[in-house]
Amino acid sequence: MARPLDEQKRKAILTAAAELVATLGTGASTGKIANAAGVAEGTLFVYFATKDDLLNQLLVEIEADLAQSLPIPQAGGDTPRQRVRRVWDCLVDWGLAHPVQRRAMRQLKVSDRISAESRQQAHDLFRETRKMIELSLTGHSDPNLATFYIDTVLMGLAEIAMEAIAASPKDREYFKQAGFNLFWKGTAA
Amino acid sequence: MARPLDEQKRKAILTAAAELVATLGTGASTGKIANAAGVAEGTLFVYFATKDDLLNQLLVEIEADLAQSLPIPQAGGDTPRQRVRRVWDCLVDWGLAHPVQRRAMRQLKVSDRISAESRQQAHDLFRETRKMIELSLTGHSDPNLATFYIDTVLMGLAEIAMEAIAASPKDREYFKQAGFNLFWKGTAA
Amino acid sequence: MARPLDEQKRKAILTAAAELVATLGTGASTGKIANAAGVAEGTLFVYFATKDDLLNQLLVEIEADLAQSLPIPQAGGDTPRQRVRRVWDCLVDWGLAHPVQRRAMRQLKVSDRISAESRQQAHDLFRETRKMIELSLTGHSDPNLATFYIDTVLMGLAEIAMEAIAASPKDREYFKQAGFNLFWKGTAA
Amino acid sequence: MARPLDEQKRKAILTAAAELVATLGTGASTGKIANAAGVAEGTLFVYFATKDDLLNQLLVEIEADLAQSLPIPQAGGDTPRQRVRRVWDCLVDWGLAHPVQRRAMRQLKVSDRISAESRQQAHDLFRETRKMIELSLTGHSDPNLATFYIDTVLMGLAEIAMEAIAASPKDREYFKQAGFNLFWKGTAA
DNA sequence: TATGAATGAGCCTTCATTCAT
DNA sequence: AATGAATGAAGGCTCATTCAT
Repeated sequence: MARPLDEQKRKAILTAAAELVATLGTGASTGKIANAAGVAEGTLFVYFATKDDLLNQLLVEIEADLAQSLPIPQAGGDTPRQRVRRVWDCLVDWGLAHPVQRRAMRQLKVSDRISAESRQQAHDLFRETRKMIELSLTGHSDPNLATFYIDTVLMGLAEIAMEAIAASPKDREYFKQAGFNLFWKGTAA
Repeated sequence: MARPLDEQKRKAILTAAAELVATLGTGASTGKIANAAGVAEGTLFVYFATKDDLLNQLLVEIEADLAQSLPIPQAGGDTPRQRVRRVWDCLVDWGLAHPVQRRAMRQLKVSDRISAESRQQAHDLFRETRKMIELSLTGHSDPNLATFYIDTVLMGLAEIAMEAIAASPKDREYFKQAGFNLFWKGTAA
Repeated sequence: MARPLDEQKRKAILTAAAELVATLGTGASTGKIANAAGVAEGTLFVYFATKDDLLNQLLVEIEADLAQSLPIPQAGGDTPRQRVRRVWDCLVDWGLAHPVQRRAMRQLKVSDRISAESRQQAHDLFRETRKMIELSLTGHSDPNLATFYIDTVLMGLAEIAMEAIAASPKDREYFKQAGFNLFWKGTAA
Repeated sequence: MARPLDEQKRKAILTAAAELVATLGTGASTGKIANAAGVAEGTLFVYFATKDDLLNQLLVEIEADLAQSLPIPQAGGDTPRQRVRRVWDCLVDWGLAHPVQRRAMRQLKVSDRISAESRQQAHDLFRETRKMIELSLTGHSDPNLATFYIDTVLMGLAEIAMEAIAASPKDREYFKQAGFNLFWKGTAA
């Protein structure tokens, strides 16, 4: 096999794409992305068949990174609240540590260039975490609303908290806690 | 220079823009927008100097429409909770009644083509409502978090609720109530 | 209506296209064609939605020009042979007078970018002439082969003659006559 | 530098090229050709320095195949007409048996990427056959037109016949004969 | 004012060819 | 010799904007 595909190059393209999508939206041009990644324009298409392909893989990659940063489900000695709190903290911390990826994600999620498959794929990455939270909410929340609380509210509130923190970084811990309290109290049965 | 004559035409362009931005994002072309509005391509630029101009005005227009649908602040006999609840209901109802505008708004809000001025302008449209809610939260929430709760959380949760309802319309009232409960309980001191 | 479409410009594009297709084949780039026509690249697409469109219209246009140069069917005092001979002469003369268009036609006819519709359209342009020749061949040729002789052989031989003449222009009249004789004798029952 | 080792691979590339040129014209990409041949993109350039090289060799190769299928000149007991008829039959039969190569040839012949040398080379392959036919036409045709009849008309009519047969295969023998009659009668002095 | 033809920069993608492996 | 990743120049087409009508 001639020269093998260079995983570093692939990552460089994805990183550059994240950066440009974060600021310019999905309208960021492949030319600029390739340029920012330090590869020729044609090279981008060696690694991604299509711009849409790149965008879709970018979303999945980012979400995978986020999913990976979340604590592994453990039935340890913590209270349910503490367990969910730990996830919440990771969520918010990841977002604050990866502002570019967070903004890119935001752009990608509202784009119709992201296929249902990619969305599903991204969704599936959080299966374990979701299960763990579901367990933790048992006895605390209305079971009928569990999915709503986990899939939609938790992530949504996390973004809200991040937005607030990004706007006023010194209040980081304050908002982080306020956000979680809001979630926990709000989801109480 | 005074406003161009035909306000109807201006509205037609904005309406068409909302539709196309909702589906295609801010990448929707001026040509298609003009076309959908039933005017010539050039005419669009008689009413809006620039595509960015159109996009900015579109956001403000949509937010104005939303703001206008919210109940006028009234120190009536309602309890604070009822007063906030009424706003919440209007918020959610408007979103469900105007799915196109809601999706357009979502796209516009993440776009860097929307200037800080426009964002400010949009923000200002809700001054009265915000004040009213602030008043209503007095005694219920931590005053330090009032701005956070109103500006960021309320709208954010409303969108979350709308998203959930849009995905499962039959549970409309259920989610509407669940969303509000979440807000109210969550923001309790 | 703003500026009307400029028929001259359209013709200029077609002429430039003929020239470039004649030499470079259907691979001739729209950029070069627009350039040769003295219009901006974008302008080409105002007049022709697609490169294929341009190519198809080019073929039809050329064939129309050729068809128009053929003698109008007339049941005059001529003998059938003379009548067909007159068409033959026009055919060959046109080809010699329009070498660019002839070569362009040759390229277009072997291209799979030309739709069946365009081919049909081109074919239909010669209906009158064809009818006239058919009549003239009555009594001279096997009626079962009339279509074959007219549609395929006549045009084919004309091209053959033109090719020969183009290669050796001084023998123009000689080849012209030889070609026709070949046709006439060859098609005798 | 000696020929590259694997003659099979070279043939595979030429065969794939014929196939793709037949359908896509000379615009068929080297990548697709290599792919269809079952070799790597780069390998194609081990066997052919240039795409033009490949195209030129392809034409010569095809013509050589055709030339080889024609009957060896023999002063046997046949009449001249029978001798020419035998060539004609082979010509048409080859074309019908090798539609891909025929179409590829047609594309190549109108391309300006084929050098004069290649054309000459291809032409030379038919020297023997041509001589034999020339001899056979002696006493039948005007000697001044022999070259015209052989080089241009015979091949041209053969293609015409093939086209007609390809369009209506059931009339194969009929058209084959009609075509030859046309040639023979038409070339009579 | 309204129109839509005109424009050229820019977009995504393909391609022939080179070269590291 | 064989491979296929790498490249950058085109290629076809779209677009926001201008301007003649």
